[in-house]
Amino acid sequence: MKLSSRSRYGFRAILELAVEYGNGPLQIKTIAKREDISNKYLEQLIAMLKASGLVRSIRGPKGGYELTRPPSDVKLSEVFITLEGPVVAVECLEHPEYCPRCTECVTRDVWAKMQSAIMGVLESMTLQNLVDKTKQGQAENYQI
Amino acid sequence: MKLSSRSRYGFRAILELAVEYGNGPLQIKTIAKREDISNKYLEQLIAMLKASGLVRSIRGPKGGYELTRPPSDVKLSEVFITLEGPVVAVECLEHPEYCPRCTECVTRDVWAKMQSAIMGVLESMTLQNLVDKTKQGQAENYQI
DNA sequence: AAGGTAAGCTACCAAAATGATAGGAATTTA
DNA sequence: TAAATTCCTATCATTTTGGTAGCTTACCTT
Repeated sequence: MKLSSRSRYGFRAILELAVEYGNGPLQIKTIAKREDISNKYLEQLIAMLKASGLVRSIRGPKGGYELTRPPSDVKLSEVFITLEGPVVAVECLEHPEYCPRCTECVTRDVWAKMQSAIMGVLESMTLQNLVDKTKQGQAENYQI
Repeated sequence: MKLSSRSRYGFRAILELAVEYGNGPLQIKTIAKREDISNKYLEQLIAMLKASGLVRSIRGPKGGYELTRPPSDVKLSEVFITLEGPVVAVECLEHPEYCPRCTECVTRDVWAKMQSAIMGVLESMTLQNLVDKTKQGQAENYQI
């Protein structure tokens, strides 16, 4: 079970937007350059973030993207689900009618536990937490 | 992030072996029929379990497969990793040298937390736990 | 009004992973 | 020796992933 680069890139991109929140829109090419991601690929990832409403766009010159809500208001679970889809999707978790077998239902409990463990982590953190850590890390670098 | 049918089928298969532990080998076709999985596909999944040492085979007539260790001795994490590969594999978790960017390192913490949350669940349960639940469920059905 | 700048949309594509299917070889029991 | 069973390898269709390309639309500046 590995993380797709969609999530890895997407998280880095939205974190750039979070760090820059309040300073006006950030352009794709800026993010792409900072994070070393293909311009056009990033465009598609950000389109996902926009479609889910996490991000808003401004077209034309001086345009770009910005968060629609303050970073402290965006849980990582929202970002994750936008990019990666439902966490540990097992059909029988949502549609138990697909689960006639007894043994299967036992494994189902395992997947349910896994799911809530993951969601626990992602629900407990916001973009602001990541911004803080980022700035803290940079400050430490200054001291050295 | 969805679970592959490899894991779903594989877990159900090894759980059959766990339930039957001590009663002699169980054949592929038996498991396949019970769990309604393609014979040939299941063969490959069990091959993975065998390759990892969780399961042993007996060839020829009256042959089949059995757990190499008692179910109480098999953590679900072992089964999962065998079938699904390393949990939440992000290269930079094992090889931090791939992680030059500062923002990336912050997201890295998120993946690390996710990983240990998942492992926490899978390390805390054994096949025996699932066997117990299965039998418990069956007993309840008898009462009705 | 015009030109340039950026987002938006859609199609396309290559490579890898997934979920199988198939057939024959090797081994063991009876 | 014959039958049963695992073992091994190849093949294959479909989906996902990761990415490229090109044209369209909106908007700001001059």
